Amino acid sequence: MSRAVLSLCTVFRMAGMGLRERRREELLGELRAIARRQLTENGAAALSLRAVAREAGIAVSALYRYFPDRDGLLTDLLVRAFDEQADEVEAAGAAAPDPAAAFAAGIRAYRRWSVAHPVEFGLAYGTPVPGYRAPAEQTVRAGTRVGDYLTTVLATAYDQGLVDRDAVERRAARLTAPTAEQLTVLRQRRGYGGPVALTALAMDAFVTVHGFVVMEVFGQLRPITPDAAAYFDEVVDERLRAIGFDRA
Amino acid sequence: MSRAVLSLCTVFRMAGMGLRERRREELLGELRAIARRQLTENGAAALSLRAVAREAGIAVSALYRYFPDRDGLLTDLLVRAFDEQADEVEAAGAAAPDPAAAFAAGIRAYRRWSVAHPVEFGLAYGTPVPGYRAPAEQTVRAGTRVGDYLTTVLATAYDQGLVDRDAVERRAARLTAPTAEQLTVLRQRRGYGGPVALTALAMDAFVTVHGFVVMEVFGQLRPITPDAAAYFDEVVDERLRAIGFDRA
DNA sequence: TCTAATCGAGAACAGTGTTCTCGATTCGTC
DNA sequence: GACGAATCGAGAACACTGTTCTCGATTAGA
Repeated sequence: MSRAVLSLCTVFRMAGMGLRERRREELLGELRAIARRQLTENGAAALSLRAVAREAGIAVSALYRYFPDRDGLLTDLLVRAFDEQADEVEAAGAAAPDPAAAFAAGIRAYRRWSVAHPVEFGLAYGTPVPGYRAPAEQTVRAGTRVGDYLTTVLATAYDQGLVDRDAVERRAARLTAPTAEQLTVLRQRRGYGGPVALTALAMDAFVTVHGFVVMEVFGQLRPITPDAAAYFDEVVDERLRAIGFDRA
Repeated sequence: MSRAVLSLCTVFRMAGMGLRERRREELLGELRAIARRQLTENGAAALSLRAVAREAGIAVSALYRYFPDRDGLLTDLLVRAFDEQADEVEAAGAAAPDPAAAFAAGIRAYRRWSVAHPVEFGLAYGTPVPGYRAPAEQTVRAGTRVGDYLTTVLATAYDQGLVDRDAVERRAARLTAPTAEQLTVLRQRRGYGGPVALTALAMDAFVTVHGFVVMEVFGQLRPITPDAAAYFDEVVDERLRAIGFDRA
């Protein structure tokens, strides 16, 4: 019978609670921990409510007091995974000396977390889990944090003169009308700074990086390159060079 | 009670068969068609042996005479999807006037098929279906056809002087030792022609394209660009330019 | 202290994949 | 052409799943 380790923040929050609410919070944390362990060990499809209840030592029906249904549990794990990944990306960026280095560090952290947590990554970015449709209102916020961060940090790098103006010019020349329109909408909705072509450069980089990571995590890269780390560095370097970052 | 349409090839093959074998082939085709329709309509997880049997008007247990188990059925559908996609890629390439155009056409066909068949694409390239592990010996052959084709066609384009020598030089300069080693192994095992850096360029292009398509099919591109087609053309054009194809 | 809300347990239902047995049908051979 | 052997489909059964319902026990707030 293992108890879930409670974070300090949780402990403080639980101070002003009644007995019932405290117990609820505690069990909820334990259930999340059990579910996540089963998720990482057996995959998303093998995540069974009955198995979670069995391991927690409670009845299956009691689980429905904490999660609406199986999809609700998956969604809960999904948004927490999203947030954990975004946390690491932002932390890596914050530790970098300047915005340009933060962009590169964020990208590398993105891959690091993904390969370290393949099942969570698959749940977040993989095939829409068969028979499971992630509710947008729950996931969109967490899911766009990484994109927001990378785009924003690139904009401040641009403002500080760290981005090659010629590279932005070249990208602007290749920008087609429909894409420019759509990117403009996205920019003013999210409040991205810098020229449109800069946003396009950020998207280019993210698409390449994400595509690479997807292939690596899902095993499609293995026939090509058993050790994808070195290849990843080449791809990233080329992308950074395209933006005008000499070294990173 | 709808009968599956039999291809001409199948009809000819069935000429020299006994009654039993002919019936088997016919029912097998019908089962595959039913399963595939259910797969595309409801997703991979919702593919139910009992539902297939019900629609085919046979008992569930009878299904086990045609497929070893549920995973076996999924694998069967998977390799057929792989092959169908590779067929379209190769057909598009064969219709192009020269190898350089064939490379571009193959890439575009790759996206076209994927977007048109999102569920099959997800089954082939998405999250290793939860609780389902595709047996390598069954899928590797079909899964590498596209990569083989693109790499080969790029090599013949190189031989015909259609590839910019400077681009290959630049890629060679960025090639790190471990990646070069792994690519060399891959090249001699698959019999790819041209210099190593050329293979790297082919991989770069495929990784970018595949990553893009994954994001588009799985919906991650929607917040960025509702209409991904135009953006795809920009990404592809930039990749082709990197290889030294002016237009395609 | 008493009422109302919350909670966990257990049974039940419909659905799934898989295995087994058992007649019926077809195949290859004497 | 008949006969033993292989193959086939049907049906029942088992273990498992998600989900819902009811029913006492426990806690919260007036």
